[in-house]
Amino acid sequence: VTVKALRHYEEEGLLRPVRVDPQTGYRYYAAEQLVCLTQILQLKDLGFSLNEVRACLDAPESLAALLDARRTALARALAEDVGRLRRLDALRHGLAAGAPLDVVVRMLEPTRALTAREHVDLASDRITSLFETLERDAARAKARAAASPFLLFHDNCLDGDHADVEVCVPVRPGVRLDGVREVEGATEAAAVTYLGPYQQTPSLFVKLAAWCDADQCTVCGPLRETYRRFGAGQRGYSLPEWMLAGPSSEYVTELAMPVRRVPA
Amino acid sequence: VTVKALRHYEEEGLLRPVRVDPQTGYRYYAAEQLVCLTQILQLKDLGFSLNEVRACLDAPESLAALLDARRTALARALAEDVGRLRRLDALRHGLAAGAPLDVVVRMLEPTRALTAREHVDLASDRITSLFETLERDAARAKARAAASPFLLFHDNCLDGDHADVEVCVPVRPGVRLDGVREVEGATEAAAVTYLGPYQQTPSLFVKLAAWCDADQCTVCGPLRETYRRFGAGQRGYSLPEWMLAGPSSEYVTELAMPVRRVPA
DNA sequence: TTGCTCCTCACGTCACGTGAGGTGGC
DNA sequence: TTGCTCCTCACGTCACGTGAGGTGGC
Repeated sequence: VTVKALRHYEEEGLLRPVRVDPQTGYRYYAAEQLVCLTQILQLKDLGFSLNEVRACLDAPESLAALLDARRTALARALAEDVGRLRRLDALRHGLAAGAPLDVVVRMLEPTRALTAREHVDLASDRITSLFETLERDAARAKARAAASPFLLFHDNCLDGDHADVEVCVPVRPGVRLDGVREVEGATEAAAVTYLGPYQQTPSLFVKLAAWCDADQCTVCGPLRETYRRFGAGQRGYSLPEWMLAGPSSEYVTELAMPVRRVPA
Repeated sequence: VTVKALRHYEEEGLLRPVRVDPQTGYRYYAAEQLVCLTQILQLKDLGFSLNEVRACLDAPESLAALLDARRTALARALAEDVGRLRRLDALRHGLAAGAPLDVVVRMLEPTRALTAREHVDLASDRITSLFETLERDAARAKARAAASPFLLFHDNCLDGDHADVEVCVPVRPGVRLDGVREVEGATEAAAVTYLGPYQQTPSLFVKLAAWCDADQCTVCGPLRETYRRFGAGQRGYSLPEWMLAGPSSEYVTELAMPVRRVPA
């Protein structure tokens, strides 16, 4: 422990010197205080803040509860770090395989959404009209959450002219409405964000698939296409301005593919 | 992302708005900047600081090295957290078993020390004279490190009147000298610090052993008795004042027992 | 007009680290 | 006397959060 740390503990009222020379201001500590100091250092090492350390020492009867709380927090932090490490490895492997930086590994939050699943003709405007309908329904029920709408490709295939898709419009948590479900998230997903019209989706899908291949990843969920900025009819509903784009050259779209690292 | 975060990224030169209205000061961002923002957020989530994020974006060619460095750091942090969690559990179990707070779970650093191992009569002053000899030897070689001397009980038994002990005087790292060795540390050790003469050691040893029993721990190394404040002859050597105590009632001693949690 | 978002300071957070400038004991 | 440790301010760290007080667009 440094002098500065001891001074700090004194300021925080954790460890007062037994004597402070009024002449020189020198702090003197008693041998017994080593016991207290050791406790402070131990609790600090377990991840407690100095305030929490004070709580532990002041109220030993609630120590058990504080330890349990700390344990929970530590376990969660640890789990998050494990996820971080995996995402880092995924990125690193993709990089080694020559993937461009614009493929990003991130988490997908689980989202409550009003959805409609259908086998659609990709050449038609069926998807658009489904979105218009759901937006209107969500607006009527005052359930719309301020998050981007998205599309799930349940067969993870964009080669044909038809696909099994699910149109999703986020709603506020707790909303109960017919057609609302909890769309699963993913701890890791390979993602690309692109600018411009939707024609790029199929080629980017191929790029993502190649990335996963090179990276020893397996796809473990439906491809998710999130519309960050897009064009909307806004008949019977209205969206915040940050979601909207004028010409399709200004659309911003994210393709995300949930993956799992294959254990090597 | 909050506005404040965007402002912060601008100050840090990570993400400049395409246009700032000179009248109102309003910041305007282009749709393409979402790509850059996503990268920033991803790297930040992987644990990079904003400075490191800038380095990653400015010099993509060194990204691989930066990722590797991050991976190493993350893995180490993770391992430390695992240790923390185990120590926390050990403390929690000890507490549930009614152990007093003064039994503390901590790490023992591995230490380079000048040592002498011998089967001694505990009633004699053989241990004291061994310490005097080693202190003198260490001082003569100008090798003494500023750390407390300690004693290892290799048979982990204090019942009899004899014991297999190793007297240890810390030396500076890198010192090569006959009798110097690297004394192993421990990731977890149950420890008590006590005040006063050495007669208390046996009863505290029993207490520690009971603690370990209650806590489903097995002893996995020699008991270590560290002399934090003690009396010394200082003939042929001298010690810093913080190590020294006058009467034996002011001695400060720590007993530490390396333990391993038995997997439940 | 009301409510909302944006703006610019400027200070707070957390556990100390790091000088700046000065002093007492060996 | 030199070198060392202690002292007291006071500011820095890191990534923003949080008001305080004010303004422009709907």
